[in-house]
Parts: sequence; C-alpha cells; structure tokens
Amino acid sequence: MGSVLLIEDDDRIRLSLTMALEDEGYTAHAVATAEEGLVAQRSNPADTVLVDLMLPGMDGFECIRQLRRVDDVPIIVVSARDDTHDIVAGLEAGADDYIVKPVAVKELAARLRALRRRARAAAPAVTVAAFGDLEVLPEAGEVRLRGEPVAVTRTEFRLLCELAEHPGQVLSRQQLLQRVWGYEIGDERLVDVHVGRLRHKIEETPGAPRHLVTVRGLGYKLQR
Amino acid sequence: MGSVLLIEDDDRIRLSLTMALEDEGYTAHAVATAEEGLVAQRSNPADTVLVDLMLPGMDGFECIRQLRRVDDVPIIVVSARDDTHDIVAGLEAGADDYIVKPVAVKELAARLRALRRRARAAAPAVTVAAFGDLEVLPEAGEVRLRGEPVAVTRTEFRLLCELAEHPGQVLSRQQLLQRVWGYEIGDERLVDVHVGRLRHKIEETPGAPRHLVTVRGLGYKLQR
DNA sequence: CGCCGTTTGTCACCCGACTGTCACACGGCA
DNA sequence: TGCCGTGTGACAGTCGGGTGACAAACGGCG
Repeated sequence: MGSVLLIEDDDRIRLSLTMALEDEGYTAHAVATAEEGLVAQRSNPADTVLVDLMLPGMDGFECIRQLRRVDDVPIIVVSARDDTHDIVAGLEAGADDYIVKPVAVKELAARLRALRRRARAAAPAVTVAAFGDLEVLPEAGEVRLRGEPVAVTRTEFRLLCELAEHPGQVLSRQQLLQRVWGYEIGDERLVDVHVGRLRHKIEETPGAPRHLVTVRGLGYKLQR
Repeated sequence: MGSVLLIEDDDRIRLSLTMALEDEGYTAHAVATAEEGLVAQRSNPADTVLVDLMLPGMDGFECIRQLRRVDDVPIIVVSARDDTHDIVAGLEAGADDYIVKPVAVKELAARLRALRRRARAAAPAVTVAAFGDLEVLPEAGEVRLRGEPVAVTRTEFRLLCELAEHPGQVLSRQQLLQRVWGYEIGDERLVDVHVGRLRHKIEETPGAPRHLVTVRGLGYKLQR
C-alpha cells in the first residue's frame, strides 16, 4: 500500500486519523509539530503528507514550503471548515489538495487515492540527468542550477541535452553540429559561440568552467 | 464536460449511441469488446462506462468485475428488455445502474447526469490538480483561482485539463492540437490563441504568466 | 424558425528573443 | 615569436510567439 505522514497537533484528531488511515491500509506515521514532520520526511519519506495548518511553533504554511524543498511529495492541507483564505494560502505554499475538518474518512481516502493516481501519472517527469548542482530535465524543457530554474534558449537546451546524454564523454564540434543542428557540414565555430553562451548561464565561476569543459583540440564534454 | 466509454459489439447501436452521447456534450469513446474496453479505461479513463452485457469473448459481467479492479468509475449496464436476471447479475457484479434496449437517448442522458451527481456526492469534488492558487476540477468542470470559480469556455477547459494532466511537462503545440482538438494536422497557431485567452482568465499578472508557461520553441506547460 | 450573444478559428501585425557570422583578443605550445 | 585553437562582444536578419480584429459557427431562447 502506501505510507502517510500526518502532522497534526491535536492529540485526539491525530490518533483517530492515524487509526482511520491504518484501517484504510496505509502505513501511518504521526507527529505533532512541523519540525518533527520535516525531520521524519527527510529521514524516512512517506509518499503522501497531511499537514494541519494551525500548528504550534512553525506553522503549516512554512512547513509546506520546507517540505517542498525536500522533495515533491504530494501534500494535503487539513484546515478548519470553510477557512477559504487559509486553504488558498496553503495551495499557494505548494500543497496539492485540501480537506476540511471534521475529516470524513471516506473523503480522505478518496483524495489520497486521487492524489496517488496523479502522482504516479506525473512521475515520468523526473530529472534525466544531474551533474552536481546542475540538472537537466528534458521532459519539462528545463535546466536547474542549485535547484533554481535557468532560462536557456532552445539551441542551448538541445546542445546541453546532447552533452548530457553522454556524460563525461568528449563530443567533437562536428558531432555536435550534426546532432544538434542537423548540419552535415558547417562552421564549427558556431558550436563555440553557443557553448560560450551556455556557460554564462550555467557556470558560476567565469573562466573556470566546472561542468561544460573544453578539451583542447577535441571538443567539449559535460562532467560532474 | 464528461467522457463516456461505450462497450458494445453491435455496430449500429454503437455508432448511434456514440453520436447521441456527443450530441449531449460528452466525449465518447466506443469499443466493440470487453478487452478493448479494459485497455481503454486503463490508459485513458473515462468518467462513466456503458457496458453491453452480451459481448463476444469476455462477457459483460466479467468486464464489470475487471473494471472495478481498475478504479471506481460509475458503470451503467446496457441490456435487452426484460432480461431481469441479467440486470440483477450485472448490478451484483458491480454496476451502478442499468438501461434497457432500445435505449432512449433522453433516458440515458438523465441516468448519466444522475450517476455523475451521485458519484460527485460520494467523493466530493476531488481536486484533480492544484497549481499553487489555481485549481482544476475536471469532475466538476470547474476552474478556480484563489478559491474563486473562473468562467472558461469548453475548449479552454479541455486545453487546461490536458496540460494539468502532465504537470510541469512541456506539451508541444502538435500534441495539444491532437489531444484537445483531435486534429492530426492543423495550424499550430490555434493553440497560441487559446493559450492567450486562457491566460487572460487564469493569470493575474499580465506579461508574466506564473502557471501557464511558454517554453520557447517547444510548447507550453502548466506548473505550480 | 429567426434572433442575438458567445465561442471559435483565421489572419496579419508587431516586438522582442534568438541565431549565425565575423572580427578581434587571448593564451598555450612548439 | 608565431601559430593555432578558443573565448567573446557586437550586429543584423530571422523567427517565434502575443495579440487584436474579424467573420463564421454555435447555442439558447422566444
């Protein structure tokens, strides 16, 4: 089945929800504070998290934001009835769904199922290549540096993907020209220019590229 | 809107029912055998299924049981008049309602509506996708921004759903054209126009879309 | 059936982003 | 020192995408 992490300070609700979840066949782990929740998720990630918004110490919103930094586990917000404002704030903070108290177990089960179905559908959108702090996500058409999205043009993206597909391997200008541009012949300097542009965006230390390295006389390679 | 999967081996009935359903505003997908139906529901789940009981190969009862294993989509049995025994067996196998041949379109529409209403009541408005403050509720045919319903047209809604089903993933104009409009070929700019219209309704900051993002040269994606 | 408001698809225009080319600078290597 | 390979800034042409306008199609409704 699946595992659920419940972050809820009210003892009675926590206990009853834990039992309800276990009845539904989930492995439930319950904690009373956001801090404990974050620790728990880091050490032993559940595949869905339920967060109450009203928590002592770090509140639910902050908790959601922190959880989002850890991974993109599906998060369901638990909130007092009709507190629309909080619910919206919760979704803005990064939650995926919400449920209002008092929690109907049937409804919770339905939402968990739906969320899980969705998570599975979304799963293929994973990082296909990671180079230290540099990530290339072909599906999402995205490049990230230290987790932050970097704006990269189409050609740059293709070039990067091509290099990323052969990590650590030197690709000649000729090969790149052919695979990225489809040119059988052409000015190899074109590659240099685009490599330079790409470097400006993905390398942090100018003059000393860490990932996109020149191999003099041979070509370029992407390394960790 | 809603989608219906029709499993019916008689060509004439299948065709006329498909047309009738589309006239009623449903997206109808029709297959002739239980096996095809199961595959279709697994790969691209409709939100209601119509099953004829007399099918070649795997019969309708077995089909219903198998469908039940996939998800809890509402199922309507289609059966010959006064074949009471079969109808009861169908309901026992897990169907939710029945209708007898010859099928009166009005009656079918009424039952579909009722079933859908009931299904929604049982699993109240399951949010299928949340993107920060943007919620897409396919079941309810609704889009919400900061909790407030937003009026979108049918095409816009389909487009949004298609994007929402692949969160964070870039979909090319070609893919969207195909999945939303069913065009194999066509003017890709059509997609741009509708994306623009949709943006006016769901993006709060003109010029800087937060959710419906353009990935230059690749397509569009929906993100948190 | 005819009317009117809404939705849809097409088109043309515009702007900013991207691309490829070039010339020049730089730096290692013989 | 001279040469070759590479980095890089500037520039003009092109391309991709946003958008407003318009007409046809659609959909309720009296």
